[in-house]
Amino acid sequence: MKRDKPKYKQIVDAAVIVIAENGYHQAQVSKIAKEAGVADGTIYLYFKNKEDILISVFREKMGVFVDNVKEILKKEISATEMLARMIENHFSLLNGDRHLAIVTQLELRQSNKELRNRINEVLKEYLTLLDTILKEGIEKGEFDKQIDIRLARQMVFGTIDETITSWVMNDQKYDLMKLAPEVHRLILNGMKA
Amino acid sequence: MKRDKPKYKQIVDAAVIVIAENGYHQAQVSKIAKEAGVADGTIYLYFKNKEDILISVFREKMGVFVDNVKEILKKEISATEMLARMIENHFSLLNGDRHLAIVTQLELRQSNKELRNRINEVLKEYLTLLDTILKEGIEKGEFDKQIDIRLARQMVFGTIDETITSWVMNDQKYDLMKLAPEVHRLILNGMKA
Amino acid sequence: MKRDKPKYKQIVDAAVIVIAENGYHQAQVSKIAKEAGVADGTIYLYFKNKEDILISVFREKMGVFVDNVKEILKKEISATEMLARMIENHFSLLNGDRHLAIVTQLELRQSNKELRNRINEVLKEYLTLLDTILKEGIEKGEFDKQIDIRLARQMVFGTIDETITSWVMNDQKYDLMKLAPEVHRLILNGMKA
Amino acid sequence: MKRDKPKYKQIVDAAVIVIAENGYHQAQVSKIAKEAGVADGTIYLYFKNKEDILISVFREKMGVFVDNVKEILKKEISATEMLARMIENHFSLLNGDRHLAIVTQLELRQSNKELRNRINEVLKEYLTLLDTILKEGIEKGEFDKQIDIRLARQMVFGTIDETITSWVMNDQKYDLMKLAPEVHRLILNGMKA
DNA sequence: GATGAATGAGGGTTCATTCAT
DNA sequence: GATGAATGAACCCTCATTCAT
Repeated sequence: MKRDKPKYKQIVDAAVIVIAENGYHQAQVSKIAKEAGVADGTIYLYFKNKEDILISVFREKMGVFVDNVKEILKKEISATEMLARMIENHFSLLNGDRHLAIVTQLELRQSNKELRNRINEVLKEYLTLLDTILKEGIEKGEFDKQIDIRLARQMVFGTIDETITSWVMNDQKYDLMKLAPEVHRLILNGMKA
Repeated sequence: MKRDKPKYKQIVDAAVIVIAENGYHQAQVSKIAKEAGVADGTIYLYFKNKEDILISVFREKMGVFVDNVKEILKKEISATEMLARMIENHFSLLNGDRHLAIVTQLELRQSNKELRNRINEVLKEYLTLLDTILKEGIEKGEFDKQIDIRLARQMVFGTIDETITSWVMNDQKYDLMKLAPEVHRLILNGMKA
Repeated sequence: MKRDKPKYKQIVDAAVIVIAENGYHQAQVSKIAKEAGVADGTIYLYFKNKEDILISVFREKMGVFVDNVKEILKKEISATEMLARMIENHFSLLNGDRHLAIVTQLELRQSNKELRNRINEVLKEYLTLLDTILKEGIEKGEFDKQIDIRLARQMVFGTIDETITSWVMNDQKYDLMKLAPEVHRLILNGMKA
Repeated sequence: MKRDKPKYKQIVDAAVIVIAENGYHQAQVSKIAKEAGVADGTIYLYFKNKEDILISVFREKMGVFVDNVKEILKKEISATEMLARMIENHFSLLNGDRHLAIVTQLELRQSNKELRNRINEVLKEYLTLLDTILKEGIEKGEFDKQIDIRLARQMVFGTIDETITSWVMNDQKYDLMKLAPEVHRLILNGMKA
């Protein structure tokens, strides 16, 4: 499996750095190859084309978000608490990787519709886990039975996303983690029973 | 004033159509000119360069959003009610212009950092009006005094934006207007005193 | 006759200024029109096309050189003296019009082969007058009978031209007129009997 | 070193041919690439941009002129003789390459001021060698001590240049080499002690 | 005669991808 | 598997010229 080979990860990590430092439109394949310490042609032994690199970046990195939320879901805690942990996890992973934050919040959004559709497929798994939390909260009576799951999901993700993007656009000047409790409170107020 | 000339509006409207139908990266100046029924060179009598067209699209169209919200602010109604009208207005304007919805929610976000910064400047005026509503709601005791205005703004705008983007990405299959009351309720719950 | 109308001269003079100040490749018709205080379209009432303006510039201005040399030829002086006066006249006319010097020595030489051929036709009249002086000098025994008229002409014009171009490229820092006697002496030594 | 690779020379030689046959303003990069038998993009592996090709043409070709004159300077001959050999060399190199003669005498002079400045820098080395000959001639008493080196240089180069340009503009109809002795004699007369 | 808005052809350059070594 | 030189398609913008008013 190519994904397990060291050069695969080298190239994915190089892509994150190059995109973050140069911007999406200045992230040429040759720059990524150079950053990864391989020849241009080598990229094509591991990836079908440039788009494939970008999707892989998102899939590899988003995988950590998904794995962490799966761990959270296994815990014996309330949905409210799960939501708090999910927000913290989301904020924490991006707070700890400046390059990745720039790439996911700003640069990858400049990709074309097709690439963004592929990215959304990856995102879907994450949002499905969010739905699981929301449904559990409703079932357990923590959240209002009346709420539309889809809208609630959009509020949760929209609020998280907008908050992080705003932080990135302000050059990550403040500590993102400090905002987590208030974001959680705002969201919870919107849904609680 | 160039902006008042008919060809200016022709070109802006043509740009919206071309971008919506072909995607940001396939919206060549020559396509816009053809759609507008003018020669390529004519574009440059009204716009400095391609980027200027795109900013103008956003500014012209966003101007309607801003003007409408300014009207809403003049009315003698509660902040809660203003928020409802603002959401309805936002949903309504995009619900009624499929092309514009695609352009603002998907295509213009693919532009480079510089253009998006310019777009954000235009957006700032709209968000400032939203802040005005939020502050009034807090003063009048409708919204919780504890809330952080910046986070509340991000929740309101993030939720609206995420809801519309989701609608656009689902090919505008359902009626966006029907979601307005529930979105309003969710947001309000998050903030009410 | 169009050439006698005031706008004709206005446009020719404007062309000299615009070319000198902006360079040949930045001397757009619209700039010349603006400098001349007429509309773009008006240019085409007096000139067939842009090339026609440039040829006219050269013809009108070179006309003064030719007229002056004709006057010199009428005088009852030696060929040696005529040569001195011709050099002085040439230096004097360009020393006194910085814009014209830039245009003739630098900018008009960037024109394409066809235009330069047309310019050379105009120049030919001037060179023919030079030949007349040289022939007279040979006949009168002032210049060496052995010299090849064509080569002598090339030496005289080449030396004058190179000297002036060098002066222009040094930003006309020194007084061109002071070089005339030495240039005359050098040239004369090359030809004298 | 790129300059030693065969494609570098292929492209430079192709540029000389294309410029000579089509004129400076019709020498598109794609034409040069086609003449050189490479793809358009390959040009940019060896040259920064179009201007870089043109400067390289001048530098590569002028280099031969300079190298030859350096050889002449090493010989144990009088300055008068050096001057003769220098003129012969200059005439010979252009007499033997019709395309190059057209390019240096007519086409490259149509370039913009910046490019011509770059070209003049290359030319400066050649003119400095000429100065060396002139100074030596003065020291050894062959040339007049009174002459202004700068003016003398301008006479020598101006006469050579004007002679060759005239030959090129007459479609290289006659044998340029036959003019060398007379040009040498004319110039020498202008300077001899 | 004078205007100036409109026209539209034309070219340097980038960069994802290939393939001979 | 790895290399990197070579490829060639694609596009924004300028500006000389026209012509309806």
